Amino acid sequence: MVNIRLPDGPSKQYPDGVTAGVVLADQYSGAQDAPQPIGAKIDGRPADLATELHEDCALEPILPGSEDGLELIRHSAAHVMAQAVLRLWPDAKLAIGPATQEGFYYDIDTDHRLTDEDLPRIESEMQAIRDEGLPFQRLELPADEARRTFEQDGNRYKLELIDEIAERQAAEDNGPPTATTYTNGQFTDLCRGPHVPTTADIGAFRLLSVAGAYWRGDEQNKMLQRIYGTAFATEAELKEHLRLLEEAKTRDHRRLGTELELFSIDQMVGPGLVLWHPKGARTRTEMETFWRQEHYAHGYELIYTPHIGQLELWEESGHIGFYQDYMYAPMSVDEREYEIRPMNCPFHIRIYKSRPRSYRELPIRWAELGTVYRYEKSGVLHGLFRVRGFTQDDAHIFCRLDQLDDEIQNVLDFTLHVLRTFGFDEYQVALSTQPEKFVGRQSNWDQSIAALGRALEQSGLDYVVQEGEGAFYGPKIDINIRDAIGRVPQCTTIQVDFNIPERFDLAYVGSDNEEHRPIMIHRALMGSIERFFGCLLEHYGGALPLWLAPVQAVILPITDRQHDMADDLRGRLAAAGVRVECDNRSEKLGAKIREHTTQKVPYLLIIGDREQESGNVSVRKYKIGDAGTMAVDALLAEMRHTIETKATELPGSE
RNA sequence: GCCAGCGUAGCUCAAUGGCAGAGCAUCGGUUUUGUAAACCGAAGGUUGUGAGUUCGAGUCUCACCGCUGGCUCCA
Repeated sequence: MVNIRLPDGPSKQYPDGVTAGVVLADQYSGAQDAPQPIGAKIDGRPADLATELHEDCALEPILPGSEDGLELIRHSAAHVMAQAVLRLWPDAKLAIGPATQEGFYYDIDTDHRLTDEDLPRIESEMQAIRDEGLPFQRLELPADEARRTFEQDGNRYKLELIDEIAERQAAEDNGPPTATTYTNGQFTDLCRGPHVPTTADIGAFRLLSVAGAYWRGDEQNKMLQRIYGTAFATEAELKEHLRLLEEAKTRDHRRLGTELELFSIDQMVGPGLVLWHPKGARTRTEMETFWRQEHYAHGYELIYTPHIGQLELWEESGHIGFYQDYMYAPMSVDEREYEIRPMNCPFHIRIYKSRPRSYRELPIRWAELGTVYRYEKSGVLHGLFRVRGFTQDDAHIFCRLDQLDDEIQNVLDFTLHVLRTFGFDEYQVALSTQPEKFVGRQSNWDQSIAALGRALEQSGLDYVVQEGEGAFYGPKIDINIRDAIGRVPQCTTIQVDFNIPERFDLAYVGSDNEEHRPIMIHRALMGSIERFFGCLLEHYGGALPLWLAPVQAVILPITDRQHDMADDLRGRLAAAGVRVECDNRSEKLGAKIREHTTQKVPYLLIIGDREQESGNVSVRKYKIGDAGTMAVDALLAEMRHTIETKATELPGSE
């Protein structure tokens, strides 16, 4: 007999070898319409319902709607998809097919070129397999026996995996290596599991796209064909997910960039090079003005440095050794080689070295909105998120070791202040520590990592430690922002650097009259202005906060009789610093409203005969709609307050 | 870079290998309009670029350019 503990009750005794499914069925048989478990957690570890229980344990059901349930469903759907592909193209070789956060995929090696048109065929084959209700049968077998199974198929990928599993097991214990397979019907796959009970339990699924993917993600390896899909417990959840995917498209910054005339990327100019149109440039200017003001307020000095410089700068910094593939080819002028800058640091360092530095000057904080150019591979370019010319909101801090703690703390606080002002409140933070290959003294590393950790602790942020993921020249903190549609683009980076001060032989004279080496911190708060702007657009779906909106208000006169009043009003608002336009066209009010609403203008100010009489304006706010009439003074006060406080919502939003 | 798909007017999209079209935007006129699209007309193109097949190519073939999705959340 075994003692089974269930989540909502005392332990109960069952015969040795009872399956998890039987226990759960026994325990939860009451409600007819309750969702049936599709898996079980044994002592917290997901397992098949068919798992036999031979020892005392805690047991809980995995229900279809839960996170664990979704993973089971998706992983199982991946198997069924693979099975369907094999039915259609028997020569196909399967590689790996895991569940992901959003769905699942399977990597397949086949001579047949998969296209989108194949997806419906595969889907209907999957439906057939689902209707057959084939049980997923687990089998644990010695590794060499598993090898024989897949050798017959000529599947070198599975063989590679089996060998790897065997190696791992050999490293862990002394027992003979084993592997597990799952079989449903004619189809057997190497898999750790667990799975849903039968193919009938894979829920509602949809195949989404085909893509290429290197075996094991290594571009030295063969490129396989990957099919992406997703699955949910119910049809309704699947539909909702597909609807959200559609909605995400309407917030895509590339689409908004065109629709709102913010920026473009022009073939003739070159891939990955951004043209900022007047409206986009307006918003960018606001962002940069804020950035400059805050830097002066936080003890930084701003500097300007050139876009090109002699190649030897990057030879001395060591960048060329590591980043040559990402640098544009040098140009030759007057028999000297010049390089368009891929980073700003060498210039800042040359300013530091322009004269001897005293310990009294430190910390030195220099910031620059420096546009840099990096040759990114053509396939990775993506709107504003991945470009070849971008502007870093870069700064370099030169300090003494004893100042490191304060400096890092200040940078982190400053970062959060900036990110929160732009409306980003959720972050993913990582501290990356010393890698195997590194430069600099061990004591410096230890103290820096400790300083970064302390700063994070004090800020109260949740963070993960990525052991050994730091750069060779120093540890770092990365902050990714989570935007309104759940994307987490890379943003802030705070890096300690022991290498550059060494390479450029930086020094300051200490109170002991001796020369000492300063420590350098590189940091970018927004990361790249281009990418950050793209994030802002997607976060707000194009409806930027008032202080950032390129056009803050449009005046809509109803007839020609109001044109003079409109002009006066425009003058008053503009004099108060509001970005305002008049729409004097001979269009109906409805048409004007529609157009400017589509352009996501925050305030529409309507004036007709009634307003002319009273001297008030009728206000319509984006997302809020008709907000009634207001006196001009009150309107102006409201707008100025909203702008000055950099509020992310308009007054009157709930 | 690699795999797959796509490239037609400023935008969104049509067009069996047989005269390159529509809606919106633009321009001209009419209309003086009250909270998400007034009406009439005009203009707009070497179908990404270049070669090839064909009597004939937006459509078929090849090359190049660009864009889109992806390129280990581990059996």
